[in-house]
Amino acid sequence: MTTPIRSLDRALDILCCFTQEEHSLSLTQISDLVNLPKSTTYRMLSSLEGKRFLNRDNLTGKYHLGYQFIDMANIALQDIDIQNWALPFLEKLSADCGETVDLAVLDQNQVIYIGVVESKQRVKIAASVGQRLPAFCTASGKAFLAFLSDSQVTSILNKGMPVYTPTTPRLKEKLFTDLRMTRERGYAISEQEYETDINAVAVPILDRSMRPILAMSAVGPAYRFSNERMVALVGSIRSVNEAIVNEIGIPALKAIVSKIVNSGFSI
Amino acid sequence: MTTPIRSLDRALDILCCFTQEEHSLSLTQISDLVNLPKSTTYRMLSSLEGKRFLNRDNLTGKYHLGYQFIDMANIALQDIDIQNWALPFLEKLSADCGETVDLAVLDQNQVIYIGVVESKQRVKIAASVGQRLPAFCTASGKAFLAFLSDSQVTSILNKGMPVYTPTTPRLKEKLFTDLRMTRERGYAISEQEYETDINAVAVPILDRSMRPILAMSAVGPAYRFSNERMVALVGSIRSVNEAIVNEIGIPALKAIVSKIVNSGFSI
DNA sequence: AAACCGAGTTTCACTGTATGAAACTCCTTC
DNA sequence: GAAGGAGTTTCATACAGTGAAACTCGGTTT
Repeated sequence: MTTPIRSLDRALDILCCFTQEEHSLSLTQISDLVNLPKSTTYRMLSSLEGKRFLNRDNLTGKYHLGYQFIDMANIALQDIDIQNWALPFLEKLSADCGETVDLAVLDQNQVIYIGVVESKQRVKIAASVGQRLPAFCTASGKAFLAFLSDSQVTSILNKGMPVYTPTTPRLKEKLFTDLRMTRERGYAISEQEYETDINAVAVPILDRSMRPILAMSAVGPAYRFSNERMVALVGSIRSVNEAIVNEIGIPALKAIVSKIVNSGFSI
Repeated sequence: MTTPIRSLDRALDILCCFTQEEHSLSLTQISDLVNLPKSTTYRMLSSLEGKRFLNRDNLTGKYHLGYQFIDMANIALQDIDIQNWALPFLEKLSADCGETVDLAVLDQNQVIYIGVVESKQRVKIAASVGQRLPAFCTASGKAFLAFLSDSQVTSILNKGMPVYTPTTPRLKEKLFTDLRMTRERGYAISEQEYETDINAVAVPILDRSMRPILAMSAVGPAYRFSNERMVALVGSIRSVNEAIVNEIGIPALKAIVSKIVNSGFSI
């Protein structure tokens, strides 16, 4: 590994001091946060300001993140490859658990699969990107619903609850109980609710106020997906979800999701 | 002035290499663009990548702007002060031309004044932030309409064209001619079209595809606002508009405008 | 009004770090 | 298998980045 450039690293640390809560910081605050002498910090701030990465409020003298970031974010968002951005994570998960895995967003009363990696096993579930499935009877869908308000769920359920299999949820009562449990334990399970002989587990990615953004799931043949097995898979899914949040970040994920939904995603 | 930090400046230059057209760049491309040896460039790229400001496509090896920018842009956007961000520019303009000046966005068939600085003169026009005026008979409004499609303009005009003064435009024909001229010369003029004895000139801020984002205008008593005077003011307005675009940038301006409009701006 | 304080800014001598030429390693292509 | 091109590592050197300290400028306290 190449030796990092100290001054640059320090400057980037300065930028990372700014958060949702701490929009605006003074020289002194920053130099305390990064543990650098004020003179050094000052020079870095000036450089950053000179290139529009920071700007300074003339009145308060405090620094703010500059407009440059909005320009750059636009470019960054524009070249995110909707089809493939999640693949590395899905592949990791599929390798970890050896099953078909997919990542979904919620659009109205349906989930849309925005990324899929199929299992390497002989008996596997075929799934394809762009597929839309009803939310109320799929693991991914229920992972979303469990973190919506009751009124939002109700309005989604009112769009219809077709019966696909003997175990498709039919009573709203029961479904609400399921969703409550799902919220408590943090993962959703569908046992042949949409297709016979197919089970699935899903874990949502939530923002800080517990709103669901994405749902990651593993799907497989019922005989391989016992309840215990599915519970065991939750751990793998969770850790991949964490990796996604760490590498990409909640704001970026939200931006990607809204880009996908607005593009009327379908392959 | 403090001496800038060379390595940091260079690294920021690297970031600025990425544009709408050139999303993804290889080491060699970047080192050519910034005129630095590959080893230096390489180390900087690694540092930037390490802090999520860049990421590298494993397949192609090319660099992209990182998700970090989306996080930061969120923060930056959140702490833009809707009320005051434009004040320095408005003050500059007001000082330059000695008149009441304002900045407006278009919302449906109305313009909303999002920033105002009143003239220091005895006879001046009172104007206030948050005020909504009809688009079809104000300088700011016409500055917008002139750069919309005919069908968009028509649908706005269909919302009504009340007659406020003897010179309020009444015939769509005539108004369209006015708008065509406005587009050609790049500024809009209203001579007592909304209030008697009050004239105004407005110059829009356009994006690259000539869509109007904001309109900056100077308003004053008709006796001081002869046609020649208004034409002369266009220069001052233009140069302040340029300053806005340079300092803030088109993408950021768009983001600010949509933030304002979505917030149902009203003081 | 003098003394004090805290925040920001500038100075300057020192040294450790960023630098870039060159060497090296994989690739792909001819 | 030689040639070329892209990325990566090495290393000696110079000078760029550093930070202690001095300075400036408001505001506040004595």
